[in-house]
Amino acid sequence: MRIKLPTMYDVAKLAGVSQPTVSRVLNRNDTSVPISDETRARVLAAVEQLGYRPNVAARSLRTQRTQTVALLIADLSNGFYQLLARAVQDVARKHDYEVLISSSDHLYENEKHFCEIVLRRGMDGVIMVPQRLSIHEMDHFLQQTQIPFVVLGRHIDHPRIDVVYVDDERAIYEATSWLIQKGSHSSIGFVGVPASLPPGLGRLQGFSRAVTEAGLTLDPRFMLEGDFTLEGGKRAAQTLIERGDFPSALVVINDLMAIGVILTLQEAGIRVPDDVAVMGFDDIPEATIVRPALTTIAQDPREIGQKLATSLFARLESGQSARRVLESPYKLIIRDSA
Amino acid sequence: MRIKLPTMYDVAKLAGVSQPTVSRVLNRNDTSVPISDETRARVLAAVEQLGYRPNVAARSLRTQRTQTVALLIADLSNGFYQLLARAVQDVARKHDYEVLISSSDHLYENEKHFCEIVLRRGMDGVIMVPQRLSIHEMDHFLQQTQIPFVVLGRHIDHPRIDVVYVDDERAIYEATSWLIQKGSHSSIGFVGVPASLPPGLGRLQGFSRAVTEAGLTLDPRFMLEGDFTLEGGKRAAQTLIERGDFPSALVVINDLMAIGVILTLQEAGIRVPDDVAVMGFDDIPEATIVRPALTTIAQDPREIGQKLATSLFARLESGQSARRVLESPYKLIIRDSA
DNA sequence: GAATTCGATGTAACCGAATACATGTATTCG
DNA sequence: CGAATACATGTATTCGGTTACATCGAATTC
Repeated sequence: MRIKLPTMYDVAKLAGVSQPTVSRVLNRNDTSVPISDETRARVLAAVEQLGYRPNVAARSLRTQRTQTVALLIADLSNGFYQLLARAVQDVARKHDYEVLISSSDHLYENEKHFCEIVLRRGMDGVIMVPQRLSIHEMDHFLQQTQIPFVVLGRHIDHPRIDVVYVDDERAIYEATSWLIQKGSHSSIGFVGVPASLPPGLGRLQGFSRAVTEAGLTLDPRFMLEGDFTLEGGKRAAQTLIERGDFPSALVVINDLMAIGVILTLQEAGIRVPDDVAVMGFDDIPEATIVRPALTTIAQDPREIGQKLATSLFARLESGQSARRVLESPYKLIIRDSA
Repeated sequence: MRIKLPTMYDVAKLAGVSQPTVSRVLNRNDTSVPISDETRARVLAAVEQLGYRPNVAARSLRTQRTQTVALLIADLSNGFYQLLARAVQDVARKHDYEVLISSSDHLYENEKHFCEIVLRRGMDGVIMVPQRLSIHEMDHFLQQTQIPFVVLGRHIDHPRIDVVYVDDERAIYEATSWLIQKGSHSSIGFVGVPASLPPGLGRLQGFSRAVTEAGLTLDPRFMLEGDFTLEGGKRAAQTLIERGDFPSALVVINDLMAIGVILTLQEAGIRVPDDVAVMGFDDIPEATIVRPALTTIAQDPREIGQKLATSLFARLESGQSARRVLESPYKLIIRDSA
């Protein structure tokens, strides 16, 4: 099917040398094997003339490395992960690696498939945002390979896994406390996700700690659950509207849902923030597009992606061995929705 | 570095057969080579026991196929391309292919790098949204390989290139005509991109045709240029604001810039659509988030992605040979900004 | 001047699968 | 009953590189 691309053998023939000599010229970094300037020139000329390109599959087979790392994010349509992915790609590019990006869409099956791909394709390293894989399953995965493994967002305690995390619990605690104090709200609601999903539990805990410390109580009527998406936020707001009963403020677990909440509340004639204040989490680009602009907790996806990738390549290239656990900062961004 | 994964040879040894027999059991579901049920069972048991996984590099080297297609889009942070990418991935998944996604960010250098990767990694097929590559360069690329090549968005006339396109010229023409007629605007501005970038010229032509046919003239003061991004839209609006002179309507070449325009105009106290009506193109998710919601021309990225991928796999698997040129529909979505 | 070293290159083995071809046994047919 | 034919499997080769090792003339050492 494919036109046969020129191989090293073709180059060698044209340059009048043996095939390994071509290999040596092209991977010149190893000074241990000297090559005469004249040969080098002839080889390079032949490479140029034929438009030779190395065959990555062949090289990978021999060297057992693919110059590729795999990145699994939770949702490619979420601006947060896009920026993170791009940061990872930028770092990888500097190291001459490609990145295979996968989106799990929060589905177990996709995370499993991802692991499968990593093994079959011999990825050299993994960065992932695990959602449904248990620590046990990740351990099982790690037993089949020795590649570096970096993870975002959970306090995972495994000697082989490097972690970058944001302290959500504290972030939401502080933001909620600020919100309560500022607005002297009497009742605050929460739109979360099932506690089994990584950020779900920590953020819920931060929220409830702030609420109870302020002497308020968690009102079950205002504890809602969604699925991270805009639609999920809309549905959550819809149930409030149907009940006709509102808290004076809502802390939403991520921006996309927070925006959905705002849009739906407004459609029902409820004013934000006057009737209901809304706070998000992530600071995605859309947060500055909604009106009122979204008050939220900013994470820095570029910084996170960079930390993740840098950890990975530290192991990959400098043979780092000490386990790393890095915290990435957050910051309360006060806009107009709360 | 990596723990040696079990190979076919290991499986063979455990099952007491030869390596090719394992290969036959695993991928020769075609009946041409018969295998006894007993052997098959023993092999499968061994595969299971060892957790054997095929080595993709080795297979690729031998078969000259990688079960991977490459997708180059213009901008991963644009919701339109995200949806398109996902549609492509879905189709690919059904055919048991992986997708290597790359974002050119409209840069020539990234498009070149993409082509390089395609050749080195032996991708089986390519889908791309070319921005800066000339038809001549694409032809040169195609001479080095025989893989199927599908492109979005330009009327490219090359026997080896399948095309999916949206008739932007007509779309903008109709939308602009509708706008003029409805709002009885006296002056209409345009925020485009440099004409050298694919959608730039066609959309500009559609716009100017509508304007002149309506008996209006193109006012150079209101012909602006951006770079597809939110920031680009903001800058365009900013120059208008600095001049203090506004058209009564603006046709913007894509939604992201249109949203930037709206936000910046509003900040300067200009009302949309009352003072200036704004119309976009794409119908990205954010179009329903801005207020006023964006009136725009919808393209269907899922449909486009599906058409692209389907064309590709038609060639890849069914050995299709006739060149395909497919049109994908557009639709005027009337919301509140115009 | 013989021995040793070094510089430059060739030879051969290997990575893990796929596949053309060879082999040997059981089955069928004339 | 011998030859042809399935059937089931093994042997050898190949894909395109990398790398350990061998070679061999020239330079250096003693």
